[in-house]
Parts: sequence; C-alpha cells; structure tokens
Amino acid sequence: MAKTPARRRAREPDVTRDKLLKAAFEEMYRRGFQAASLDTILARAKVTKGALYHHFPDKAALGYAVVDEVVKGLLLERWLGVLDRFTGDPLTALQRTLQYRAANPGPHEIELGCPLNNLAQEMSPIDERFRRAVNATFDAWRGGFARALERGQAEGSVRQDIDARKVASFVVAAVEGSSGLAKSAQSAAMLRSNLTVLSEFLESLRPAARTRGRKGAAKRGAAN
Amino acid sequence: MAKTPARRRAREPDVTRDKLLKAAFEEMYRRGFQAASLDTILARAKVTKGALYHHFPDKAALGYAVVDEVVKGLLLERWLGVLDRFTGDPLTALQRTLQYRAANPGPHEIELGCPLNNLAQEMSPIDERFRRAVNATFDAWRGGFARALERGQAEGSVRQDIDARKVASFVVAAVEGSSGLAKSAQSAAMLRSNLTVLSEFLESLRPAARTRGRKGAAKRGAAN
DNA sequence: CCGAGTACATACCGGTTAGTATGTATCGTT
DNA sequence: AACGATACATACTAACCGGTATGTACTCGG
Repeated sequence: MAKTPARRRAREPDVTRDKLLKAAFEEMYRRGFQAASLDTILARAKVTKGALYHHFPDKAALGYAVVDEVVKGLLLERWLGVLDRFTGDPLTALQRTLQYRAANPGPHEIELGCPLNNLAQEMSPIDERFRRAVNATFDAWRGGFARALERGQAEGSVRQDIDARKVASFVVAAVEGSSGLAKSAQSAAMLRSNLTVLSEFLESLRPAARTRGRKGAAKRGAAN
Repeated sequence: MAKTPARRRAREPDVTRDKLLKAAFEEMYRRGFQAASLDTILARAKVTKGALYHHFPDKAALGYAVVDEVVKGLLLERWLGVLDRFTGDPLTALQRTLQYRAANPGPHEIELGCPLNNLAQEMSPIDERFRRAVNATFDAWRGGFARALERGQAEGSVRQDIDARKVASFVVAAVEGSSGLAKSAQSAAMLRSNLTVLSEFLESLRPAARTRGRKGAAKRGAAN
C-alpha cells in the first residue's frame, strides 16, 4: 500500500542502527525510557518506523541495546578510564577522577544527571531485564574501583583494614547520590561540594603516616 | 447525561482527598509520575474522575500535592525523627538512624527505592515546579542534618574543621545513592553495606581523642 | 543477470491517556 | 424550606502510543 518512495536512501544498516541508538539514548536521557516516544526518536534519527522494527523487535529491546552499547561504554570510560591509564596510587587516581568530573561535567550532567542512574531508578522495579543490564554496568564500575583499591592495598597505599569491595560500592553510591542531588538542586556547586567531601573520605583511606608500612610507606600527602 | 447514580456516597471531601493522595502516592512510587495512570489511581482509591478533578486541577497538581503532603512528611520523619528526639551526641544519633534504616527498611524500600529520589530523578528536568517541591524537601533534610552537626560542633562532639552544611549534603547524597544502588541490585545486603561504610565515615568526624577538647571530651568510642 | 533475502518506507490499528461536558445528590446558610 | 455552592458521578473525546501489515527498492550470491 505504500506509494512512491519519497526519497532514495542509502542502505547502511550499521549507520541506521547507530543513529537509532544515539537518538534513543538522547530521548531516554531526557524523558526516561517509558516516556520516550518512538515517533520522537524516529524523527530525531531521521529514520522510519520500518527501519526501527527491522533492527529491534520492540521498544524494550531498543532500550536494552542503549544500555549495553551506549551507556555502559560511556560510564566505564568516564569513571574507570583515568584509573586504568594513571600509573600512580589508586586513591590519587580516584581523587583526580572526582576532581575532573566535578570540573568538567558532561554536556547535560547537571540538568539531566547520570543516564545510568536515571534508568536504574526508573526501570529496576518495572523490567527485570532492564534491571539486569543496568546492574551489570554498575557491577563493572564497582569492580573497577574495587580492583584499584585492592591494588592499593597490595602496594601499601591503601589501608589494610578496609573491605575494598564494600568501599568501592559505597563510592559508586556516593557518586550517584551526589549527581542525583545536584540534578535536583540544578547546582553544579553542589556536585563539586559533594565530590570534594567524597574525596576527603578517600583521603582517610590512606594508611596512617607513622604506621609500620610494609612496602611503599608515607610519601604522598596531597589533598585535592 | 449522567444516568441514575449507582451508589449513594457520603460527602467527605477531606477523606476523599486523602484517599486520592494515598493512592496516587502508591502508584507514583511504583511506576513513576508520568507512567502513573489516573484510571489506576482512581480504581485504587475507589473514587471517580469527577471527584479527582474537583479536588485537583490536573494530574500535575496531584503530583505536587503528593510531594508536599505525603512524601515530605514521610522522609523527614524517617531521617530527622530520631535526630530530633535523641538527646545524645548527633553523630551517634545519625549512626543509629542509619543502622535503623538498614535493619528496618520500609515495606518496599529495596524494591522501589526512595520515593523522593525517584521523583527527583524522573521529574527534575521535566517540570520545574516538581523540581522545586522535591528540592525543598531535600533542603529540609540537609538542613536537619546540618543543624545536628553544627550542634555537635558547638558541643565539641564533632570536629571543628569540617563544613557542616557540605558534610550534611554529602551524607544525604550518600544515603540516596546507597538506596538507589541497592534498588538496582535488588539487595538489602548492599544497602546495609553502604550505610555501614557511611557510618564509618561519620565516625571519622569525631574529634581526635587526644585533642584539647573544650567541653565534652572523649567518652564515646562505639562503632556500629 | 536474476532471484531472494535484506533494508527499509508508508499507512494503518486498537488501546490507553489526560482531560472535559454534563448531570445530580447532598450540604450549609438563611 | 429553598437555594446556591459543594462534592461528587458518568459518559465521552481527541491525541498519542507501541506495534503491525504490506509494499518496494537495493544488494549480493550464484
């Protein structure tokens, strides 16, 4: 029943899929998953409904793909990127990451918060598969922090009497909470303030200077 | 055009309004504000649409009222109640509150998270009035914590070198983040773990034992 | 160079949504 | 007791939603 095709489109399935993912991410970031309108996503991506339903079986699948293929990479690069590349002690690396995130928030981070956390809060109780996808990303994030702290413990730059995994989990929670409250207050200053206090908490995880340190004893004293 | 009324209802406007607020809160807590269906709320409250639109001009107004009249009181009682009644030092009061919240989460706190945070994350970028209502509640919460910490500083049970308001803000952020991640992980253990680490952070806010304390010197050493 | 599967495009559909129009029973006031 | 305001109840609507049916153009293996 289709009439004459209005425009001749190049057939580039990967490009089309990427445009859909990108547009879906933006719309989901702004409105949330449930309130994100497929028609709006389609208009933004300049793609038709036929193309969408060729690449994804339904709206939920599009959402899962956004988490797995867009949000996950974004977040892990944001929060583990410096950690992986920086060669110094992990607490300093973490503090630098916090400072960088506070000084250079993403384009809409104050206004819209963290896209992963938004989806987590909205979708966790409603869609189990969504929850699993989101939580897997959080797990990778927590795991990255935990490994860094354990490395610090092995190297003697992090106190031995802390549970690295529990502290890592808390740090992620504090980051997300800080971002969420800053969003609610629409205040970049509040984000900076919260992350600064978190950085001071991290400072308290360094071994006491005079303790019999095994390997790398005292040497660092920088606050942020 | 209405036919004969099916049932003779007592006219109790305050009761009807309360039923609407309660049902709207529950539905908003489960699905979020935007996805909350008025018809579902009406069915749950056993109230008709005519009654709803008599008491509220539109759906948004119902949402604002839920924040101001249901969520606000719930949260402030939950997090400032103990603090206001407990007569000991504020850090201990805060730690007890954390421990109590970890051990006795609300009926759906793990599954659904914090109703205030849910609305904050969903509605802040979308509806400015919603954001203001939510943020006012957060402000009261932060203010309650800040006053407690300042009192502790005046009494000598809290370190002088911290900014009470910034720390209070951080603690609220950490609480909300902890609750949000626990919801995403569907794990009461994660909530407990996160709040325990937060409690240890609070412990670090006590003055060093050997410092020349003015009033209440050392006496407390309890961890949670 | 041709058939078949891929990659779209368009039109349509049933269900749900917030909101409205209209009617009526009850209550407070005088 | 009557009258106006209040507190509902019912029926309806227009817009939007995700999803589908169907048609076609492009691409690629043989």
